[in-house]
Amino acid sequence: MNSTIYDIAREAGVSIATVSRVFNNNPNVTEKTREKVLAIADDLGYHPKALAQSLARKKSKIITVIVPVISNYFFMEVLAGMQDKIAAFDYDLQILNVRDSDNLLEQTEHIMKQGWGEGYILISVHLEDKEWKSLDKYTLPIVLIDEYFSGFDTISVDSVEGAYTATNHLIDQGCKRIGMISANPLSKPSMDRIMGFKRALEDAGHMVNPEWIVTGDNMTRDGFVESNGYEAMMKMLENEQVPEACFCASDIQALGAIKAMRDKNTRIPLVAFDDLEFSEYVGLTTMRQPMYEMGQLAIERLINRIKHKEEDIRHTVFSPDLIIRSSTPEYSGYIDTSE
Amino acid sequence: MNSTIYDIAREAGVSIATVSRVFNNNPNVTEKTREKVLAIADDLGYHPKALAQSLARKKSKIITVIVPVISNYFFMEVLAGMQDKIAAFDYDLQILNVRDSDNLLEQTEHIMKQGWGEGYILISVHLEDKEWKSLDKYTLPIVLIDEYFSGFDTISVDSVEGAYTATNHLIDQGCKRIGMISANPLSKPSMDRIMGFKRALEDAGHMVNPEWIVTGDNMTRDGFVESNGYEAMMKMLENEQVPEACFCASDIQALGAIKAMRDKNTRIPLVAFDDLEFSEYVGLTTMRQPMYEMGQLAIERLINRIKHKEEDIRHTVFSPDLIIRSSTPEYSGYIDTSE
DNA sequence: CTGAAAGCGCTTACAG
DNA sequence: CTGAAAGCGCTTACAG
Repeated sequence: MNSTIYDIAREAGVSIATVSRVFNNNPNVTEKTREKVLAIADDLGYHPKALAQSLARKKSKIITVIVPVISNYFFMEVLAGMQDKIAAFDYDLQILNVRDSDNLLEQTEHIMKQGWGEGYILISVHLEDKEWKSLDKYTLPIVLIDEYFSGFDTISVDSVEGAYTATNHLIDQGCKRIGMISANPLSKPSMDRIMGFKRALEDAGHMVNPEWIVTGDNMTRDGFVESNGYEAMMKMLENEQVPEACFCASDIQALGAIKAMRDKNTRIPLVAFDDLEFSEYVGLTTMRQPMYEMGQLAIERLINRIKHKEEDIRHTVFSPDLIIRSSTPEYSGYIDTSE
Repeated sequence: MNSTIYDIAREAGVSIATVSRVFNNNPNVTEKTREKVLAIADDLGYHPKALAQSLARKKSKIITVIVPVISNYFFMEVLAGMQDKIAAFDYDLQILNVRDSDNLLEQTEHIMKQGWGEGYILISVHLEDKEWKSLDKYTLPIVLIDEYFSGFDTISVDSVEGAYTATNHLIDQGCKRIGMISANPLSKPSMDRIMGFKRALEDAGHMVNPEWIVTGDNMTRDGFVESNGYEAMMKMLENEQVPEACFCASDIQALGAIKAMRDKNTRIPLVAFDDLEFSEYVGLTTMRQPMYEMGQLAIERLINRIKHKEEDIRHTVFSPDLIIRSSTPEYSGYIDTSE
């Protein structure tokens, strides 16, 4: 396994160029020598090292995916889509992490400078416009998922619209006093969802009670965790006047919120956001984000851009779909998960 | 960004060796020249390419993780542990996929031959002993998670014991007629869990009714999916004689099973296996696998082996812990998720 | 069809 | 402290 192209060439009595041709399926090799080379290579357990090939070819056949933390259901679904899609191409996926901290840009640049990938997909990496701009100088193919910057290809979901639709669904049921469980209010998805939520209430002429927009204390993963939803719902239920219904910024928080209601021995209609794999099984009404499809599209678009650098930049915004299940009254009357 | 070490050297009026030294923090450089080089490099947006460095150094500072499919909660938790752990070292994680098919060995070898990583972690890649042996010839540092082979470091959980404990918990509640929802009966974890299940029943002198060991039709991911659990529980409930309680091979299937019970308007005590992040929130009694810790340990062990190739091989087997929640009668009397 | 040679972008003894 | 040179393991025109 530690043999090189030289070892094979020597053993086979040919030049390294010929060995290289054999492994690159270059037709300009006699069947005879090809077989000989292959036999010897097999004997010595030889296989060209991707590292050396990449350097010589000046391309690595690698696509680098940058994610803040992998342990997030959203990323997982997106990654699944990417993996299934990339199987059709001659590329491998390299997944690298950045920590969600203040030097996000630095970490991202560090990865890009290393130059492993021919192209980069950034999932939920939230930077400011001028920071994005600074990445522009690397002139690398980049696709952003769950973010927007005019200079790169971009794939996202309209959170404002989704929140609007979700809230409207509650309003349609006749609810007026509607609360919201948000995540970190400074995070982009949270901001957008709060905006859509407020807009829907305003358009319907209902009051927006700031005390009913709550989040939990656990801000891990920007608050997109079960316990945050639990804490938030607990707070909400401790209000003097409890909302009639609730829009929740994510499915994962909704799980916690449901538990909180159960613990408090009460339940109000709930609409969440994401449609994770398990949501169907807990009967959660939610706004479906086409995560898997987004992952697939990202691969397609990136590989396309690697091949045609000059093509026009494209921005795709998906509209989330309302998936009605039993956590919303119209359907079965109440939350599934209860005791 | 497309500048090389030569460009910097020329601009700075030094040799490439000096530039290299600067970027490798070699102390043998005057502060003056160091600054000059750095300034110019910054100007030209230069950074050493990891590819070229790896080739010259003969080490890539990369650890390659091989997983069958990433969209699996078990992998996700394990990966999270690996990522958090690797932050402490000078390595990057490269995650590559293999499809769960008949040529698993081939795919794995293909990846190893490419030689990207200095070491490899294989999660839930199930091969036979002679296949593992054939990987031995690459003399690469390898750590197996969720598998066992005497020739490599290995980290796993005792599924037999876990199933035994889980079943015993049900027996302790006074249940005698106990059913089991298994996944693909040919998969290693399924086999082990069935074995532990049977053994517990036998040791307690209870009958093992083969008709009560069921699985669903959906064999995606070896049946470790919600819908499989749903189908399985549906079948189980359609038996003439319905079991008094059920052991379920995984949390993810338990989610489906719970929905099935709800749809059938019935519920029996349930113990599952895994303890996924959301399980707490659906009140699932389950056998906890220390997935996160397993991921952390794998990184530690692999990096250790990269440094000390000759150390003794170690096999770690974790014992899963019984986590009692409300899906099991002793606690609240019944399953949480119901209507 | 095949080989000699230059090149990919670095690192690292070796000399000085 | 610094440079010239060989080497890492390949690919790819260029000649023949």
